[in-house]
Amino acid sequence: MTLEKYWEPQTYEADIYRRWEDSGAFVADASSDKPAFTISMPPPNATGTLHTGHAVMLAIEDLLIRWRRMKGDEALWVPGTDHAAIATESVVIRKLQGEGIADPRGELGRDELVRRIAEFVDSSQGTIRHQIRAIGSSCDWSRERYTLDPQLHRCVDAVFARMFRDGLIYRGPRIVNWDPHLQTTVSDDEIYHEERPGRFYTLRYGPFLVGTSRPETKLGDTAIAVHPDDERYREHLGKTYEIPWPKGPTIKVKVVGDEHVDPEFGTGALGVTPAHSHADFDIAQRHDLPLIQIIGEDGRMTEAAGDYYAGMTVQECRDAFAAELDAAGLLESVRDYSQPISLCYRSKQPVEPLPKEQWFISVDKPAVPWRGQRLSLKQVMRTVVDSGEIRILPEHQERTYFHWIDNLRDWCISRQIWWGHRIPVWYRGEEDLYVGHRPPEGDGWTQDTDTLDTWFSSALWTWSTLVDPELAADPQVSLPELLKRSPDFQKFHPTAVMETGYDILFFWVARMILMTTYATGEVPFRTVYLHGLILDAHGRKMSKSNPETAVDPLEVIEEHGADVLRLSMLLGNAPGQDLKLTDKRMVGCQRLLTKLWNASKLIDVSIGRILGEGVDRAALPVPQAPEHPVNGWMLERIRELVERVDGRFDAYAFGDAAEQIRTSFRGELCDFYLEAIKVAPLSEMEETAHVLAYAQRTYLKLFHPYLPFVTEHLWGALVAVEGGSMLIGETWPEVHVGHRFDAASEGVSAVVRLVAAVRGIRAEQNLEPGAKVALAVRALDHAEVQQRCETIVARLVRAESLEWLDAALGDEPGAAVAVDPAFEAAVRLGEADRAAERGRLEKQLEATEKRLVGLEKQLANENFVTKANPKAVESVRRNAEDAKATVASIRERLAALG
RNA sequence: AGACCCGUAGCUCAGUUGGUUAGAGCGCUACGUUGACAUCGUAGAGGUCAGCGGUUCGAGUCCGCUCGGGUCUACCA
Repeated sequence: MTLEKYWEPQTYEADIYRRWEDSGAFVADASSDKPAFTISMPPPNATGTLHTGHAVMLAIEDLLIRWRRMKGDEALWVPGTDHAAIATESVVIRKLQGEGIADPRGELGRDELVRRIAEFVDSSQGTIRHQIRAIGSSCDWSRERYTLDPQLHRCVDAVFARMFRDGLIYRGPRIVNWDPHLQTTVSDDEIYHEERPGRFYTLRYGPFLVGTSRPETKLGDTAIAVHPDDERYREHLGKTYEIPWPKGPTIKVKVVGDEHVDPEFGTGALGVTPAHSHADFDIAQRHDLPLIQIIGEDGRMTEAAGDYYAGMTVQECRDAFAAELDAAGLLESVRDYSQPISLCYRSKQPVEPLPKEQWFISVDKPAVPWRGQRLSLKQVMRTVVDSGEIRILPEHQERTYFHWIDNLRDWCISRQIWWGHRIPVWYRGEEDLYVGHRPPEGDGWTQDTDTLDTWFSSALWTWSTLVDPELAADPQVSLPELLKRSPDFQKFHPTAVMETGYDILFFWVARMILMTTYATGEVPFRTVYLHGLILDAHGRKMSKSNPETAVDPLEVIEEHGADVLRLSMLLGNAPGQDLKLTDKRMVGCQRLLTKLWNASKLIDVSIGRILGEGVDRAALPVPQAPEHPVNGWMLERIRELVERVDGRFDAYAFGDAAEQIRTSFRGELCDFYLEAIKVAPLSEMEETAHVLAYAQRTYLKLFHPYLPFVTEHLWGALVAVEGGSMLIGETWPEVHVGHRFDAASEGVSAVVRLVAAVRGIRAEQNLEPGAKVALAVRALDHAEVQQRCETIVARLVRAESLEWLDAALGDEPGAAVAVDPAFEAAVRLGEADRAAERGRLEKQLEATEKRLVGLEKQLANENFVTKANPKAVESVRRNAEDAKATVASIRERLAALG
């Protein structure tokens, strides 16, 4: 196979991917004896398209999987997609509205709407699958899963039922985050906070002054809370007051003492609105206070707020009530205030805390058997990370994780939407309730209308994807039995690494730990690797709202190929480190790829020149004891590189590993070795061909996890021409312990330094670069090696002659000298060169002096000095000084030349 | 309000448990390039490691404070 002049990703990538897939390299074998290495792909939205976040995730996971596969593990990467409940349902509803169905829920009904959404998912799921392939993901498509697959549904219901029986799932009235816009509850993690300009009102509230940013909620107060030790209010504690609000209800409030009240804030007295504040609800629970709902699910005031205010929006009511308080002389003061408000991350609309009957998972109930103890879900989550059973990278995220657990409240899992896993609970009348996977026998049962939070099913992802689909379809098989009899689960769980963005540590990673430890008694994964965000050139998170700097991974693949995209996201990648993805960065990676291409070509030609055409490169032996020191040096460099790369991989330092490979490839292989072998005797030695072939194979393997396509192509074209084996199935380079040639290597390292030193002299002395120099070297150490490299040195420094000296250098006028522990080197400036050098220096002297005169003239101009920007003046002054110094040093050099 | 991260060359970032002269890529300057290079190579300039204080024989690295940038969490009404 001949190699094209350039790598054309568009021509080859799709074909290479197909050959990988056809070869069966992606498919893992559950019956294998090899150690398992599993990654569950965080499932992208089934209806979505690939963005940079996915791209970096796929690049890292594919890197890990390819590396472990080559290392000899039974590597399984399970791909899949997520039904993304709220997102998908709202997309389809908007779409239907665009098609003229004003109220899709009302007009189509539940069954039909769900059918339409499923249809939409079916039709768009292919897009993301195709895009996952385009980036080169070597995942096991035979095991692809979807969060609504029947066997996953089975697992969801089974876990729900068991948690219900264990009392970990309960139904009850709680303050939920209600999104009046989407008409559903959202979890604590689906809201974000924003500071918005608001007002802080201080009200006359019976005998108290009470501060609030939401006066309208005071219509539903049932208590006043103060700190129990607050002397100012001691006499009121325990008393009940009636407060008649203007044009509103008369409320009864009890004065309670509560530790959570900050006496320093506002007036130290807090009006308690249990129905519309999480904090106040908690206070109400502690003091057994009643609850009055004055804000409805439509975001408007209810009858309980009084006839006058009922029907107003919250904002209208706030203004109206404040006006009435003012008129009644009850408004003590109003000031501007930056108010933190909660917004739904889907709809971007404010959420309203409301009391509602919901399903919850208790995180504090000690009902989970774990390693011989009974722990709460919270405790298990803490224990597994504390004990090191699960390791989080970067490490500092562990602290964030613990902090989150400490503040975790019961998880509201019911959603008032239709797309998703429906709550597996049936009701009959007031009394009867049934929980299970299938509808109960008998008539009159109706199923709960809510669905489960998407994260509930996602939380089971690492193991529900590994249960056997056929077994799961058999209702006689219990969940423990199902796990026990599923070969994939037995072989591949717990998974090795969970790789995802740190932004979903809580949404998802923590919930997987919570659910999986409970349901399977195992941790879901050993290591959590959290990658950073991909930022644009300005350091902003990439999003569709900044299209001018956002990078579309598909466009990059189209233009540069998947390899360049992957490498630019992996070079410099460290756990949790955000990464700026710019064009410059990608151009740099493109160049490295081109270099790899060209070096591979040169290696191939060079082997051919030594051994003749038609030699099987894959069959060439790895040299054990090379005769020439430069060959030994190269083998030792490779040995050290493989060792370093393994170390970096083990530490999840992928960016660092790439840097090591790149530096060695360019600096050691390309810039020195490939130049050195152009001259005899190296260029004619058979062992050189063997070293070249070994280097070729090794660098291609090392680069493979980063640049899978181009390395696979080069492998097929240049290495495995005969056998046809693919690089993806090759074994990872070994550290050849025998490749230590200390004396030879140190000698060659001295030669490398010698070359650099002489080049330095040439540059320093401003020698005519085309000119050949006369070089004299006295070797102080490794003399034999240095002398054997004579032709290489001569070529690399452009020496016309190289004289080896035995004694110290004489006092040679006009010679420039470099000193090193291993050598002394002198560049003799021949008579002709000295003349040319003098002419050149005189020319330079003239130009510099002319420039200096101009600068000094400018500085002598008083107008310039006093009126111009001081920075400009300073810069001219500095330039003048520089020029003066340059003139002086040129004169010195001319004197030295004699 | 709390927590966490970051501050190192013009730009993007490395810098492993404290240890000689703080590195890379890009950019810049100069020069070269007939025998792999839509180029590539060689050399060079450029840093008070944000600031202050402390621990130490020794601090970019450990500790404290300050300043600046960012992120997350939160029940300050």
